[in-house]
Amino acid sequence: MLDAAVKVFSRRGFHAASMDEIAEDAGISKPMVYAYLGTKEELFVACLHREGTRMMQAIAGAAAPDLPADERLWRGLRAFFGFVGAHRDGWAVLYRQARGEQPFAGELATMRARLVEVVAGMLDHALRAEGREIAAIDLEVVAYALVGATESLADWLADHPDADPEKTATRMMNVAWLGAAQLLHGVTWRPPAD
Amino acid sequence: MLDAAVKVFSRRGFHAASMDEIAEDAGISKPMVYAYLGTKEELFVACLHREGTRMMQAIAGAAAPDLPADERLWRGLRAFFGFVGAHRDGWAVLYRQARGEQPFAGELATMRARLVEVVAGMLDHALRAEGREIAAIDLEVVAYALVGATESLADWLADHPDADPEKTATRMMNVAWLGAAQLLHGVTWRPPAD
Amino acid sequence: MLDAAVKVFSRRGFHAASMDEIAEDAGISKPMVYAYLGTKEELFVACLHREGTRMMQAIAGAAAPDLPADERLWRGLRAFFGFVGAHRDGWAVLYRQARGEQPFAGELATMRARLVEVVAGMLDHALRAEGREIAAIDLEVVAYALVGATESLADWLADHPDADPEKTATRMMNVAWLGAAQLLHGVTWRPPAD
Amino acid sequence: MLDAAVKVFSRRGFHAASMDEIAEDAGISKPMVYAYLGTKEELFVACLHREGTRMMQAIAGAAAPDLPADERLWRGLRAFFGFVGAHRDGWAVLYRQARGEQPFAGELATMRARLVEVVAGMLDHALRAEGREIAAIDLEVVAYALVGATESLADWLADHPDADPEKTATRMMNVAWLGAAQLLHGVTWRPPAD
DNA sequence: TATGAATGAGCCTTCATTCAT
DNA sequence: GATGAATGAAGGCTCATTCAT
Repeated sequence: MLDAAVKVFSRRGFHAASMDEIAEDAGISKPMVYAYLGTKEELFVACLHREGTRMMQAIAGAAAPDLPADERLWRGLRAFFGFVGAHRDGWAVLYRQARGEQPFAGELATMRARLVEVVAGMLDHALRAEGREIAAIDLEVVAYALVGATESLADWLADHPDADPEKTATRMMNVAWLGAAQLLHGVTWRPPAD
Repeated sequence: MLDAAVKVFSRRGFHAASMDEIAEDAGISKPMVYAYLGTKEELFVACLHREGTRMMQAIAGAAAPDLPADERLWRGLRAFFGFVGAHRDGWAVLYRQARGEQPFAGELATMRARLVEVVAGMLDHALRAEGREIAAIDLEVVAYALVGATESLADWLADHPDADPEKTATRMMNVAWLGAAQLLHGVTWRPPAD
Repeated sequence: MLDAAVKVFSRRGFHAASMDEIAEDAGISKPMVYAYLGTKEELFVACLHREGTRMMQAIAGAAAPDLPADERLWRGLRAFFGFVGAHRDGWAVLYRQARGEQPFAGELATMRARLVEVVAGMLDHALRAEGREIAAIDLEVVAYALVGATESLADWLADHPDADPEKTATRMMNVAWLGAAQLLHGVTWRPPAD
Repeated sequence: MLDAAVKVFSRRGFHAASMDEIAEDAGISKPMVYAYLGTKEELFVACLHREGTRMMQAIAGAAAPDLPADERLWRGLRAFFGFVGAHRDGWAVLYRQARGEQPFAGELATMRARLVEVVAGMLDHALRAEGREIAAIDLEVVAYALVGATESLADWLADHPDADPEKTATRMMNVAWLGAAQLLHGVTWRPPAD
């Protein structure tokens, strides 16, 4: 039943989507939508939740925690872009909506935070394996940047129906891993003395 | 006068913002808003345009084309995060809005395309200086990822009022440049044979 | 439910009538008006249509085609003025509105054209019975004039609540039939040689 | 200066005409329009007044009171249709507007009443010359019908840019005079006994 | 005097949301 | 339990009308 909601939200955007259309598309009457899923906002959150959970599961299922870091990252990225590629007009557009509407900023921030945490955890794990360590905040920000870059490529993928998810994952891996690998080996960049 | 519009659009989002509130916030009456800036959509586009132009100028003014690539990138990033830091609830949120609302996707895509082009140009320039070359589409995607990571950190900066723009720029530079530098020297990552 | 709309349109005129007033007058809420009858323009057209149809039916029902021409004309006129007398603030004022507002000129022209056609047909029929014939355009214009005179008396009737519809019909018959009868017998008027 | 107002009212209709457009078309600023001619309604009345007066003068100038009745009627009609033909989009449309908008019904009724009075006077004069007489109210209604027929043909003329005013006047004269002449000679029509 | 600039008021229209059946 | 019917509330936009210059 959420399927109808996801479809309509994707096609129209949050505000332009009307409860009428969602109900009709779901084949039930509007009061039922309210009875089962509450307010329009709650409905959207529910959609977001389900899609987010599915995505996280896809990633988690692919990137087993006992693999080496680069392998985990690669599998995770591949799963992620695969998921987005398969739900182009589903998740990606829904996600884009959520970024803009304040009521959902929190929900989205939570989802992203989970991703960031995972990525940061990977980096941290790899660092410690090399006997190195960097400040938690730096770790978080770098992870945040990587997640941001990934989302950005997901947008790009959603906008290019003919693009290949796997190849996109490879490109992202190039950007992410080469930089991360440097960081892992202690190479850092410092601002010039001005 | 656009200031009021930017403020309200930032606080409420495009749809939730009412022309009434914008007018009141600007200290003028609604018909004046229409007289000066036209439709709500046109008003939003005007905001987007002004903020975008200002940002591009800030970046272009800082990153002179005759500097070495890393220097340009660093200065550009510093200017960018400085700008976002100074217009937290202005630009960043405006930008977030524009990503979500279909009517403005085009306007925004144009702005981002300019940024991507600049970054891609920088990378290409540096590559050629090393006698190397990569496919245009790869260049574009990598640039796209870097821009995405940067936007993502900008979001993070906008959400953390106490964070330091310059430090954020440094972090971004670490991620971007270390990875880019590797690419520039011919190091690439390849997916395992599965 | 159209009744309320007809009443308000009559009292205020098309533009001055507000959907609020129509809804209140109908004892329902505004969204219902939109749900049932659509746009203000569509609502007006619906009023026009219903009143027009009723009137045409009243006339057609009274003036059977197999009667002699003068009998048909008389019965038609009597039915017409009877109808207008019974719907004074309904049809007559509605009709006056429609004449003025461009969007409805077409709708009205169609109705009037049907009337003109009927009248012209009657005249033509009577002429042929006398073995005579006149140019189609002359027939049309004469019919047009008769219809105009009739509408004009309808206005007069609508403005004089105490006047008797039947008597008004008799007067119109005097003007119309005496002139028409002359024409039917070949008497025509020619402009002086100047 | 009224010219601009007449032009705009004709082209757009009363409500659709904006004071802005009128002012601009007149080449002066809006406050001047208000200073010279007051409210939009007053302005429209002024237009109506001027056009009406001009028309009455055209008719009065042509139909000298000392002519025989048929001659007067003919000349009056010719002058009238000539005037309408020369001011097609001016007077006719203005007139049509006035019929629909209640605030002007009074003004228009006055103008029409003057015409009716003139026509009724002519008929009465001719009747008395024949030593006959009919009730004032009957006279008025017949005159009203003739005026109505005439207005109706004026509308027709305004809608047919290629039609010839003089010919239209002749047609009207046929309808009006043949019927009127009968009345003048005591021929009347009576409703059948049912 | 003439005007640019400003506004109060209101209208059409649309939805998210809920009773009464 | 399910729905058709109904609505409160609000929003974008326009325009006749008037100050302050």
